[in-house]
Amino acid sequence: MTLHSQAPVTAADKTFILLRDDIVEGRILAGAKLSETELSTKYGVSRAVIREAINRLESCHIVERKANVGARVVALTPEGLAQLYEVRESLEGMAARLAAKNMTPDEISELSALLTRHFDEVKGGESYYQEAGDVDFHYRIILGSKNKHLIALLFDGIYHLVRMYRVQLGMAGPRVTTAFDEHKHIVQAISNRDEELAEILMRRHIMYSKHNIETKLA
Amino acid sequence: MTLHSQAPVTAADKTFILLRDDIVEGRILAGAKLSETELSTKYGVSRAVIREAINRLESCHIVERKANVGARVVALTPEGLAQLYEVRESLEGMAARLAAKNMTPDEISELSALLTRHFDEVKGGESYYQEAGDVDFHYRIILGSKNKHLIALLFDGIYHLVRMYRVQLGMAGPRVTTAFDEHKHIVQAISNRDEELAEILMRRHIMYSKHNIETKLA
DNA sequence: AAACACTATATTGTCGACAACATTGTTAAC
DNA sequence: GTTAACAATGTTGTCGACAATATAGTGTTT
Repeated sequence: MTLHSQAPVTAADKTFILLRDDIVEGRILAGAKLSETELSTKYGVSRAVIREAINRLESCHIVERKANVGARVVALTPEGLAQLYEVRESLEGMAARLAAKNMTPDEISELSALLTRHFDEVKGGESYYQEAGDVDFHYRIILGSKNKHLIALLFDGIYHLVRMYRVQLGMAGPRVTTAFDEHKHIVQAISNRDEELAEILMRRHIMYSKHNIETKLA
Repeated sequence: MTLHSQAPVTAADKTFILLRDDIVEGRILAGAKLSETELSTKYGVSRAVIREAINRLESCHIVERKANVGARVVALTPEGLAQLYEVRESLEGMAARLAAKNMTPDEISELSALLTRHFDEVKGGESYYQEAGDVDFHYRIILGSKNKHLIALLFDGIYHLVRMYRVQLGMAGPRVTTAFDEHKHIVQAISNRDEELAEILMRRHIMYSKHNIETKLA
């Protein structure tokens, strides 16, 4: 799903991705301590490689490190989730605005096609691809912003954290029924080059999704 | 000015800050290659420490690294500046909104006092503290958002890049005259707990500042 | 003269060992 | 019994050396 990233070439790259996925998918629990020597044997690499992987996880805000003490996986709290979605709302709102400004006609029609395809799949009862479809939709818009910083912040940082919350709080992916209409309206706004509306609709879309998660964990 | 950060305890911390400041303040030029061995002798630490410092700079988007090739300081381009300010507008707009929601009355009155103090200083002709005052103002609002992610993204990432552009493009700090009124209105909105207006005004404030810089480098 | 292959060099990536620090458990003093 | 100092242990931080990779230069071939 992270097709955008460079193929991992170095051992630190691979270990970083392995470790990140183990944390995001819940195989290493939130709040757990990350012992360098332990991970070193587990992944079969030297401590230097583990240290580099942990450093990168720290800049993703997936782990927290204290000097001379060690690193822990971040704790998942309702406040943390709320704050995460506040940032997401802000950044993806801007992404939608910029997408309305910067996406090429081809990209927009592809986005539109993607939407109808997902619609058919869900109508056909294939609920399995719901989350992948949703993520795909958001990815295209973020890429469509053509803003390097925005893309990096969302792909490398926010989205892994969002998924971590989804997995570990037992969410079954995004809302099925209502989200499609919201997606449709967003694409429409982008297609009309209405930056203002695209941003507003995307922000609402994310706020709804936030409320949906919050009620589930309350 | 970065009073918020933890005091650097480890050698990697200190080297990271030294190296970052050398880059941001232009003592190491944009686009320059960062040789690990060279920096190792320059700062009197081992290559492992340098590598960790460079890794952190990479996650700040201050340097770019290619596997098996090395790290370079990012290039400063008009597009990069524009994209940086788009992200800043988005994040600080949200920060102002959240500050209107979350700042305590004490914090708001302190912010207000700060503003009048800066006003007196500038009326008195002390232009030296202009930038520091501006940065101080924005810092308080960002902190007032009480959002951990927002604070981290802006303080550890965006702001150093913004300063890097300011320094290396020869900006004399932010606009003097007009910015005060904008600051005043923002504080007023926050004081009224008007989240919507606080965000709009902050976003405009940053857009103006962006235009100001863009015209200077055109 | 241009293009390709190969070698030499320099840089980065990885490793294991040592040093520095924090934590835990024990002992002694009050 | 409680607290404080201290020793023992395990962890992280740092270092120098080696391995792997990219780059530049040289020579060869067409």
